[in-house]
Amino acid sequence: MFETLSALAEPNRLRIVELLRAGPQPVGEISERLRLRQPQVSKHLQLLKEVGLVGVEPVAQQRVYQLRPEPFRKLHAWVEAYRGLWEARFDDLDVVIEDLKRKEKENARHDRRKK
Amino acid sequence: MFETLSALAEPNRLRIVELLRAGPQPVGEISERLRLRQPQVSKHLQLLKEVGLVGVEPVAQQRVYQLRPEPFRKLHAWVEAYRGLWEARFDDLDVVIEDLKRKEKENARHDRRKK
DNA sequence: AAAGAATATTCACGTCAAGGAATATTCTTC
DNA sequence: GAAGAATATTCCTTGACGTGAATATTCTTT
Repeated sequence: MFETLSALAEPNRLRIVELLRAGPQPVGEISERLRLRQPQVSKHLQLLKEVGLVGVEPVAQQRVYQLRPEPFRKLHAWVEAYRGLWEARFDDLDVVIEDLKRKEKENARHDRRKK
Repeated sequence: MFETLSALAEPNRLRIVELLRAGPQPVGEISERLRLRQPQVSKHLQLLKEVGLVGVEPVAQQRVYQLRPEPFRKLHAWVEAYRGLWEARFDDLDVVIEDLKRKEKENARHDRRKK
């Protein structure tokens, strides 16, 4: 989950992933379309592969890379956990603040007693 | 979108965000629960704030931080764009490979003619 | 097996960002 | 207004990472 995020947290890698959304592509094509030098593309793809974001399939001398679904499923699930944030529920802040102020006053009372 | 990703692509920052899912918290509490030194927590929160992932509300000397919905909505939307990956559709790879091989053969034919 | 195409790997270098320690700010209370 | 609590900021050092250039691998074709 965290590995997925940091893999995506790099401009060119993100571009590659977004390009691959259009379909599987060999390294050369990615390199051309994104105007990146081949070695860097290979490196990024290597990283993406290690994290499971992409898979490879050799075709002659080329290697066709494609997105793999798992990481995206997990990412989706992770974000879903925050659904409560933008649905229904108002800002909790006011409530919490009131709570904090209440506790504060209580402590104040206690302190006074102690003394 | 990319800023959001790179903000989350840091272990402690991710932990902070996940902790804040439980509700708004002042810096000190975050610092305690995650066993991180206060200055680093402040720094991370600063970053998260700049990217819009969190908001602050001062309460006396404390600053209560809370998650903001926007970035999560966008993240969700982004991932949704990859929905096709894990739904319906089989691996495209075979198709693409067949395609590549076909083109290859065509080129081979052309080459032969040219020569 | 030699040549060429497509891709991978290595090495050196520069940058950027996280952590630690010390200090500055802000706000409350007495 | 001085002291203390909660948080922010600065400065420094170090490690990780992306890039570029050169080279190595892999695979096909003749």
